[in-house]
Amino acid sequence: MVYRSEFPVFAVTADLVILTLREQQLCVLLVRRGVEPYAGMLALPGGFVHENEDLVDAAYRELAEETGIDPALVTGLEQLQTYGTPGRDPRPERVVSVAWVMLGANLPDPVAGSDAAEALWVPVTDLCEQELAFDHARILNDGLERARSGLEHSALATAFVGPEFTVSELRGVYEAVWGERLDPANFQRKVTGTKDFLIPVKGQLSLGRGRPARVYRAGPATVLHPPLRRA
Amino acid sequence: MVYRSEFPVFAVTADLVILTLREQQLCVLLVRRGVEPYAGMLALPGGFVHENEDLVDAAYRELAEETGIDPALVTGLEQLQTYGTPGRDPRPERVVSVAWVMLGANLPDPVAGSDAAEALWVPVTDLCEQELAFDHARILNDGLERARSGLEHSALATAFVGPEFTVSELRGVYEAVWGERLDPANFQRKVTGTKDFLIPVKGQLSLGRGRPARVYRAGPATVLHPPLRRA
DNA sequence: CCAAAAGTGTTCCAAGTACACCCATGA
DNA sequence: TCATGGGTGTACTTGGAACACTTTTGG
Repeated sequence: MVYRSEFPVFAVTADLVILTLREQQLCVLLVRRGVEPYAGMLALPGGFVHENEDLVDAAYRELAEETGIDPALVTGLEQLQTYGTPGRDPRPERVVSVAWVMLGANLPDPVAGSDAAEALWVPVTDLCEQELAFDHARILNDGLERARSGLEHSALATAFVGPEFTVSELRGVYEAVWGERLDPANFQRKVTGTKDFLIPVKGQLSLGRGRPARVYRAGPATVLHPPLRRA
Repeated sequence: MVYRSEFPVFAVTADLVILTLREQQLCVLLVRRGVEPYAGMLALPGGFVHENEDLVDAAYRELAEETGIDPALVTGLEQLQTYGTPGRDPRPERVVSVAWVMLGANLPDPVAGSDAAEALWVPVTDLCEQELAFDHARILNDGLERARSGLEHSALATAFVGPEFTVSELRGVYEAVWGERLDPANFQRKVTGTKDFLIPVKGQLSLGRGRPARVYRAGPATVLHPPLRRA
């Protein structure tokens, strides 16, 4: 350890739990590490916070650098937790990681950059714990729980779909994130009855196998009264 | 800035929002700073995390060092948020603070130690924003909101009272933290009806001005089903 | 006796659940 | 026409809010 004055020296990283839906499946954005430690293993995207850079700005920057995803597509990063147990990073430096969570709609395929050999969407159900580098399995779990809870209390789910969507698309989000089936009839009434949650788009209909659905866009509501509940 | 290898250097602190009830009032533990910067101003207790020390351990240590309060009395520290905007600490070093919240019952008067000129309980209603050093007013606000929300969903409130307590003492906790009056009748039914929340203590009664109340101790429940709601 | 706090009963209403049933389209 | 998913109606149940009322103490 090198001391500048009287206090111990730390490195600080921003680590990201970016979630999206791909073919009805909840997926997390991972990178395959191109450098030691844990070279070749999957990890959450992230990296060192720069001098004079705010923590949240570092998160957006790392997202762009490691995965090529435009930060403008993923507004609304939320701080999750900070992980700093000694030894969680095998490097000699003491590393403290500030983790962030985010949900995105129709995010593009990532392209690897900087320290990442590869960047990809991985369905969360396909992940065994030991596949991830560092303590990232734990961070991912915390992020998933935060996302599940966020759907209950806030209008977050609309971030998972496009700008215009049907009620069943929205229900698909809840079912994928919560991992359970919801009653279509009750879900319909619940979301359409919550003030400022959904705004009907004039006259539009969409096509599918059955009766066409109405199309909505997200309303100004941010918190849901009353909350949508999981079982 | 001094670099050890390729990454910027940070100092990491643990800052504490410790809440308790003193004469029906919600109070926060503050210290009067004895050293620059902000010497003479009130601040949340806290200090630098040591080398090879876990973040949570640093929080407990700082509590003991700065206020003389035995960490054994304040189990259950919960991580709040991490604050790291450049310039939030006027010192040349970049300082990132991991904040923690906790509720305690019947905590003793603090005694100042290390960097603190004074340590004291301050009713949160007596605080104007600009009285606190750094961005501690914001951290305190976030901590208060976390505590208020915690009372809704978890059995946290029992941490604010002694090992044995009456239903109206518990109601006093909710009223002080939420800053609103609750219906004694409905509160009674709610808490006594929540499984594993309260355990009656055999035959005991307490004395006051009216009819004596039954005495309970905290049960094993940690989450409340259904939650107790604020207005 | 009266005041005050503890505790119960009861009524009303908001909201979740389950499920029957109708609607509008494609094949 | 039937299958499929969209959407409404409705009956049941759970739990919160309001408040009347009874109980048990101190003064």
